[in-house]
Amino acid sequence: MKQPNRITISNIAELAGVSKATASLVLNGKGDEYRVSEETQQRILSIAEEHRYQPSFHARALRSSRSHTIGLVIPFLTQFTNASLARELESLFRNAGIQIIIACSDEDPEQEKLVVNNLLQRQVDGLIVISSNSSDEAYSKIHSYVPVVQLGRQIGDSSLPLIMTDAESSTTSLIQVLATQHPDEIYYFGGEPTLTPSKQRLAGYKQGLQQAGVSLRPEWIRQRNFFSYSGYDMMEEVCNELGRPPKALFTASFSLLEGVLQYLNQNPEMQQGLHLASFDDHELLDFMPLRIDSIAQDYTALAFNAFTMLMALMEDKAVLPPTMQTIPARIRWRHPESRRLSKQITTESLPK
Amino acid sequence: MKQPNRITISNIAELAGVSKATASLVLNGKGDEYRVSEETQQRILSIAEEHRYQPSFHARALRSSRSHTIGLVIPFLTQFTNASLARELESLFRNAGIQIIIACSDEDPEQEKLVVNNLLQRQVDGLIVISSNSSDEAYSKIHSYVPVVQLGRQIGDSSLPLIMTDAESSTTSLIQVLATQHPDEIYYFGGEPTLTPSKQRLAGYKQGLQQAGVSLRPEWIRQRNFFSYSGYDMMEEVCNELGRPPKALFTASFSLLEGVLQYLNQNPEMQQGLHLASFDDHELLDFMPLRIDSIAQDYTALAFNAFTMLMALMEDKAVLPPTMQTIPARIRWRHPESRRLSKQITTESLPK
DNA sequence: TTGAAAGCGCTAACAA
DNA sequence: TTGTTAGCGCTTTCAA
Repeated sequence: MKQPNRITISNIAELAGVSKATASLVLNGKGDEYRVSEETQQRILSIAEEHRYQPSFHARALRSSRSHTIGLVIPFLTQFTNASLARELESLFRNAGIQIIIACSDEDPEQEKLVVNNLLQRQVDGLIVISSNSSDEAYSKIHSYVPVVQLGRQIGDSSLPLIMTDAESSTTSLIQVLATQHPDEIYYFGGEPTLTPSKQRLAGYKQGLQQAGVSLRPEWIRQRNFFSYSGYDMMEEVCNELGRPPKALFTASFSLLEGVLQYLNQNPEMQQGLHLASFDDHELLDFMPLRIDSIAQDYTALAFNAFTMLMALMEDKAVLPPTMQTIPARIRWRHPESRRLSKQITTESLPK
Repeated sequence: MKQPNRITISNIAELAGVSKATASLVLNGKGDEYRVSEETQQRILSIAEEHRYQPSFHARALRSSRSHTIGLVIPFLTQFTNASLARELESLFRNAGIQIIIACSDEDPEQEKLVVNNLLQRQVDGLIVISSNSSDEAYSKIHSYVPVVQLGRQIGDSSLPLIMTDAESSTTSLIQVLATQHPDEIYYFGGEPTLTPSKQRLAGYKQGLQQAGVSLRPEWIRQRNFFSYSGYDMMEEVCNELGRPPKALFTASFSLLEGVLQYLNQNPEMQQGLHLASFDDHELLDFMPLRIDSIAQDYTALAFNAFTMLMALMEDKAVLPPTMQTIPARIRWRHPESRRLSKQITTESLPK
């Protein structure tokens, strides 16, 4: 099962009656630079064309210790947020002539180690990670020889280059509006408390309450992990405790929201009077009977900045000054009352 | 930006005071076979361990012309169906020690050519394609030296190994139930007519009508492509023609359904009396006010069979007899009336 | 029981 | 203007 009639540079050289070196130069566009005669160049080029010469990727990588490949570490491919980022990145790097290898950690730090190792073994030239780790120890080491960019999540308080959504301010605004409507009860469901997204979204929640003049009750905050079953479980728990649904609920991720929705689907009576809001957005939310306010991340900008950052790092290791970038998010008001209030509040808080 | 202190097999050999050859044998588990002394083996192994020796992937690939990598060609990463397949495959191959490279064609045959070329250049050992092509000419050639498995879609009438959902029979059943309820009007929105999924789903639609004793009106069938905007456009078209929504509508893919939903969201009056059904399923459909009947593909089985098939082909090129496999789909009844009818019909058509 | 040597396909000094 | 040569890291005869 070998590549058949695959033509090598030696073959080309032979056919053209030149040496491998000359052929190599010409085929790499360095013909002029090294002043290979026009005629020879043409001959080589046309032979290569004719035989559909394709340089061996592995030989090249071995020789130059550059694989023109980068690795993307992602929790799950089926989560809409991650898939969107992966999609954008794939296209950006493809157009830049760089192959991207997507590896899934399944949100498991152990497995993340494995897949990263794997990628490193393949000599990826760079790494973009949506990490499930809370320590950047391993990545710091790696970064000393292969640039690493954190995307979407900060690993602990890592100082490695980082691109992420400004979750705090958008969450604050959303919660402020929500709390204004439901000052007496507004729950928060979060994921792994150790991950930065959790921290920021929680911080935003707290600040939103404060801005609305609502004082936090500790039992409003529940945190587990980002799997959707956690959303289900927390919802079940709260509904059981209250004997009714909470008046308002903010889920810190789309996956958690899915779990909550699943619970509501099985217990439709718990939809009564519930005001839902969530971090992360999905088109289908537009069609849901519950008017769920949500926060939409800007995947295009996130991906683009991560791309640009990594490309810069790969080209020369002189790290650019702003090594951390935050991308604003956009709130999508779906609840009519929220929409009204949000306009009002925005107007009020404007200077004039 | 070089891999630092990366240890090579020469280093190991040197440190152990043996030759590269011996080290290689031991490190590849062929020590016993070649009767390398136990003591030497231990020495080599422990040194490798100590220095965290990692064989160079590219050197190995160059030497053995096997990259332990396979390529997956997929239209879009953000389509739930494709992402689900990708996810399953990623995990299967990862556990088998094989790296999978996902390349997106954006549903564009030209781009598909490019990315396939790219993968081939990287000497992938196998290829799984969800193709947007209607001719398998290129793939047939490729298959002669790198095994190719078609997943989800048949390329033209290609005889290359193929794993796909049995779309026809499930669609037939669904349509039969739908047509029984709405014998006077039941529309069909499809994607590229040249792609097999389209053909099969359309065939299922026609047969379902027949089984329900409904005679097809040509204007019920609209086909464009699988992008969601087509769903939007077709819906707009039909609603404008009728001055009201159709009574029943089957969309041949989830993306088309999304387009339809988007239209409905902007024109809520058109939801009135509309009975929607679709090929492909999504969790969120459970929470939609419109009770949308849908057909769920079995991603796990699809992926597993593709995996098994490709692994077999990669191991020895003796192709197994059943080179085409169909995986049954499951209908998810959400509309109460559909559910009732489906039970009734099933019972009736049972032998006793 | 181990080592020497060749070579996978490519690039880049250095010569000519 | 072009060719020679060495070597990236690894595996695999063949010889000792």
